[in-house]
Amino acid sequence: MTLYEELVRRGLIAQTTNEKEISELINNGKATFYIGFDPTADSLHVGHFMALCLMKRLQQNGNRPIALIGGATALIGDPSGKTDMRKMLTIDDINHNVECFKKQMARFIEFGEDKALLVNNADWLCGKNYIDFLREVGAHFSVNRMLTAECYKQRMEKGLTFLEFNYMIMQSYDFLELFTRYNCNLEFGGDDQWSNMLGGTELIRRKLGKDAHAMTITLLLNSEGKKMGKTEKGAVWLDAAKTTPYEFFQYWRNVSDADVIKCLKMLTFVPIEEIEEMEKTMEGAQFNKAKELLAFELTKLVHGDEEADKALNAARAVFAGGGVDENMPTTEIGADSFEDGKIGILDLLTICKLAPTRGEGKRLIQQGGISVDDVKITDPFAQIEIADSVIIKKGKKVFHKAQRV
RNA sequence: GGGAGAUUUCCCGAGUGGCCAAAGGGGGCAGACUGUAAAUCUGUUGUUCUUUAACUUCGGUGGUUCGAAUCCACCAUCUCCCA
Repeated sequence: MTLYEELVRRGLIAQTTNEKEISELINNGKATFYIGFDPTADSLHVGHFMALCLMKRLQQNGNRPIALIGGATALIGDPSGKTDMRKMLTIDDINHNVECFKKQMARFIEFGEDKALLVNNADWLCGKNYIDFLREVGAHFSVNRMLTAECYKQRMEKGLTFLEFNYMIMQSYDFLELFTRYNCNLEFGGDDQWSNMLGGTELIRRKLGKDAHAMTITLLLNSEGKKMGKTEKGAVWLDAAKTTPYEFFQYWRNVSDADVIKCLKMLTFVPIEEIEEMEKTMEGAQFNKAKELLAFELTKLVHGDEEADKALNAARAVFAGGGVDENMPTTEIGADSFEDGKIGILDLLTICKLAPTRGEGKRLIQQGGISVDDVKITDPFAQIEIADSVIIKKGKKVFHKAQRV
């Protein structure tokens, strides 16, 4: 099985400019390819993770990856796939994010002389002179055509600023720059990037008369058609400080049946044959095994073996066993919160952030959603005595330890 | 540059002087059923309070009024039409 075939079987490929050329290049380790990442937050998320995995797969096959951090493009903001205008980020924020991205990426991809490259488009875009840029690059773009691009169409209704409108041109210029600097002949990206990427290949053809190719990665959507990797609280981050390994594990442990196989294929390095075998025989409670595998594999890739083991054990202890485990999320409570060695249940819930307000906490209790050390709390004014620590359970899935210090 | 309209609670969206913490839907949370799944059903969804109730909220700032999400003035942002 060639690399390209594997990518297809895993369902990773959405669109390509030229399937034959691209498969030829990557199968033979001839590609120098790039993927762009705009540093719009201080941590990478699941979408980036897929891209990084793809880089890894290609790197293993002898291809040379370039990770492009969009220090300049983040100043503009990509309108693709967004229905509303983004908040403009300050330069300081972006520089901070760039540093965070660099650190995280280094964990997945090997950077170095003959290995992968890490570049920042601020290096060539920020110094550009406006007039020169327009004459050099802008002349090759037709506004009429740009406006028909899918990514702008949606925004034509809600409004699109000139600032954002330029994003496509800048991304196209990046590709041209990397093509000339590093002979980078392939660009990958999320499927929502398709029109921006085509802009690049066309620019290269017009300026240099040479062929470059683009390929998009299938967006990871759940069975309801929504982007995966998002929760009510926001994105599922790869940074352990923003999304703990346990939370990360639980996110994947809780995906719906319809999505497990897809996630295993697209996100993990579990051999595709194995996954396809599972798919055939999967039914009923077996889904839980597959979900556990998915959660474990991903946690391992992102946070390492040790954290993955911990998360797995914590989850097993909590859900299968009595619900005691040292690795579950813990809040330390100072002595000054106690009165006669006791603390009101509502205070306890808010301190542990299990309820944002006292009213919410009261509702949880009234609806029977809270238990402490396996005893269901029915009185919102109950005083809880904590000798050393207690396990609070909120709903069916949220376990939290309150530790007295 | 000229004209028309919009801005409501997490989101969509109703509300045009008191009966408005504000309909309805979505989403969230909890309960039942289950497999830490989905679907379904039930409850709940501004803050504080045991309750009565009080407080904050309808783009911003002022004003009119006993009383304003609702009326007026100015400002901001967005959409549409004409140039």
